[in-house]
Amino acid sequence: MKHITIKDIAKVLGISKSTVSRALSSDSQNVSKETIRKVLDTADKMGYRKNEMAVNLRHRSTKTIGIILPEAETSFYMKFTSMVQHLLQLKGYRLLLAISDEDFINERSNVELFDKYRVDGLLISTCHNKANYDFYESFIKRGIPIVFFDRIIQGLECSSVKSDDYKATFFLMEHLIYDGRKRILYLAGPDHISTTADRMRAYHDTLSKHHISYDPSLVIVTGTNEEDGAAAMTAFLDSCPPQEMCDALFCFTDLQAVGAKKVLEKRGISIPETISIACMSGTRMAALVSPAITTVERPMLKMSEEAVRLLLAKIEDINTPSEKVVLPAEMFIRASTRRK
Amino acid sequence: MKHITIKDIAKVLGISKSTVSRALSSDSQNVSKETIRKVLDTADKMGYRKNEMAVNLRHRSTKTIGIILPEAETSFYMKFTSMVQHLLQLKGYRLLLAISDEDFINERSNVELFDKYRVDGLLISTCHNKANYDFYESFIKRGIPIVFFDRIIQGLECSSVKSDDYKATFFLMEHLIYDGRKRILYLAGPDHISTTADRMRAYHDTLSKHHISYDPSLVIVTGTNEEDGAAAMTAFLDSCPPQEMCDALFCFTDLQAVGAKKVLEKRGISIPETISIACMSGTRMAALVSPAITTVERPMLKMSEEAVRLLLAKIEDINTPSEKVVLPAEMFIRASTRRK
DNA sequence: CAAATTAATGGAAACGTTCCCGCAACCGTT
DNA sequence: AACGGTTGCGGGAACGTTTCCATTAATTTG
Repeated sequence: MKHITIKDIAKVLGISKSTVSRALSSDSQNVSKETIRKVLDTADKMGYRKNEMAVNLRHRSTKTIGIILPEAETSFYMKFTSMVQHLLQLKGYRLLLAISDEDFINERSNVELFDKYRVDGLLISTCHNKANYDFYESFIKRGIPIVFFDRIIQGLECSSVKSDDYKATFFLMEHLIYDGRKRILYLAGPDHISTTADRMRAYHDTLSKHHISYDPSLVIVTGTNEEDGAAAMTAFLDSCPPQEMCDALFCFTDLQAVGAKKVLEKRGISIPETISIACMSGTRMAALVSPAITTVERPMLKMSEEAVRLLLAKIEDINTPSEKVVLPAEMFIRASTRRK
Repeated sequence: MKHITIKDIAKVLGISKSTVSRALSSDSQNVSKETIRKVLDTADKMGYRKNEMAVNLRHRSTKTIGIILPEAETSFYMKFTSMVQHLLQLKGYRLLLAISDEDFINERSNVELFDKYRVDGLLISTCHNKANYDFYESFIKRGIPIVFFDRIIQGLECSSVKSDDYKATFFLMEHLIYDGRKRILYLAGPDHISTTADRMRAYHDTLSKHHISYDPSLVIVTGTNEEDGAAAMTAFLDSCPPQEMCDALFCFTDLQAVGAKKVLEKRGISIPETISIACMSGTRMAALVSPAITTVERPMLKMSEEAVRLLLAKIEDINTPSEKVVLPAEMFIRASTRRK
């Protein structure tokens, strides 16, 4: 497939490629109207498309942003990406996407790939909290604009956006407690996710604020999927003596909650009468099941706006001071915690 | 941010950049072991990363594929993209992603952007069936490898992969009919989606095969979302005389089905006893609600494999004959059509 | 041991742009 | 009429690679 170049256009019109280049550029300075018309005409006729590779090489900038997602199971990251793409498009940037599948080896190689590709900046939601700290530290030192979103890495000298998980957890926990719940089973997220710690801290803090003693048997660390939630719930119900049964369930993700909910329903435990359910990391899924599940959602739109803003600021000037943006989450009280 | 180039390495080692380039290349022909070691060493020390732009320009190939999705609401496209990325990564390709948001103006400009970016090939699920037929026709003529997936465009001279919607619809409809359902309400998809026609045809054909007369009031053309499903269901229930009530619901997407199901439940209509529900375009959502919804799912994995295979074949040799792959869908009979 | 082959390297062109510089023609001003 | 400024254009270097070709040194071969 032979691509048309400005040289071809120049030859056809009997002018130099400098003039063609000028005529094709958006400001078109120092070219006669007549020439511009002719160039645009024949370019169109010959099916010319500017080779962005050459432009990038010459300009030493790609007008491309890389975004790295930890997974593509939940709708959150995808929608977030979609929003980011729109915002970036307006600013003349393209998006390069990679998915790490919760594997930090992948994440790392994705970052390196994008770097070789000379992306102007990186948007990252990491799968591990600590594992690649050193890696990113040296990366950032090399002067590459990076903004972490949603799942961030503590202590790095860079901008980030996340939702206020501590406050959100606190809110949901108090919501359960004010409803009279005292034995709140917590299906926690895996250690490597950065939000796990914040939420765990909030879980403890709410309990102690309300003078409820902490019972370690009520905390189960598990995966984030439906199956994980179902398995954890089953294990708990099977092993728990009746007098130690929980009266509420607090999940790390809505998928977990849906899985656990199915188990409860199968065993004839009524929701929310016997056990009420609330969860973090809500998506539309939480609203679609019935009873719909009380949840907090990450403020996707605001988050994408902030992420793009912070990244473009760093791209504009790498010495822009870093900002750690923490956004309030959106709360949705639904039937799973509403006694009839 | 000053990037290290092979020239810098050459200068440090006092050798020519040709030699550095050779040492850095994967086959490393005609370079002494000693030189290779030295080059690799200092490259690492200096933090060298190959500039892919320059490589692309020189090689006239970007090792990049563009994928264009119609939307990012449902998990299907995202997971599909994730699978495709994995497959392409193994072959040394990168993925560039764009989302058209069901707007063919966007779709078009996305294609043009990727073209300027000299992607080696394009993976497209289109939002409109007819609107941009001419556009793609001239595009394909220019010799750019394109494979359409899921939502294809009829009549184009190119490869494509889709699931067998006709057969799947037929199967689900017969499943309902064998259960004794005679008045099957069909929430159809919007006209512009390529699969709409196939499914509509299958709807008619199943009815006539089983000598059930077609009642136009049982077909409602609507959007694919939960809200669309709920609105259509409400409208039908409100306007339908009791003697003309339907005994089954057949939806275009699982989101529609979930929306409609909520309306039915709110009105105390029992599922599946009074009205059973089946739907096309199923995702995990259909399994998560209760009662879980009978559905057919597109064979994501197989589809992604085929799409990649077809595209790489075209990239390898643009004259590879086009293939129109039609894959059998996966059937999931669930509680929404299972009388207790 | 001379000739032929092979191995290791350097020089330079090319990929498709942009943009600086220089030149010529034209304009208006003094 | 001489001058400075503007306009329109062409030449050519540069961006960072790869790769062909030429050159030299080292090795094999008859």
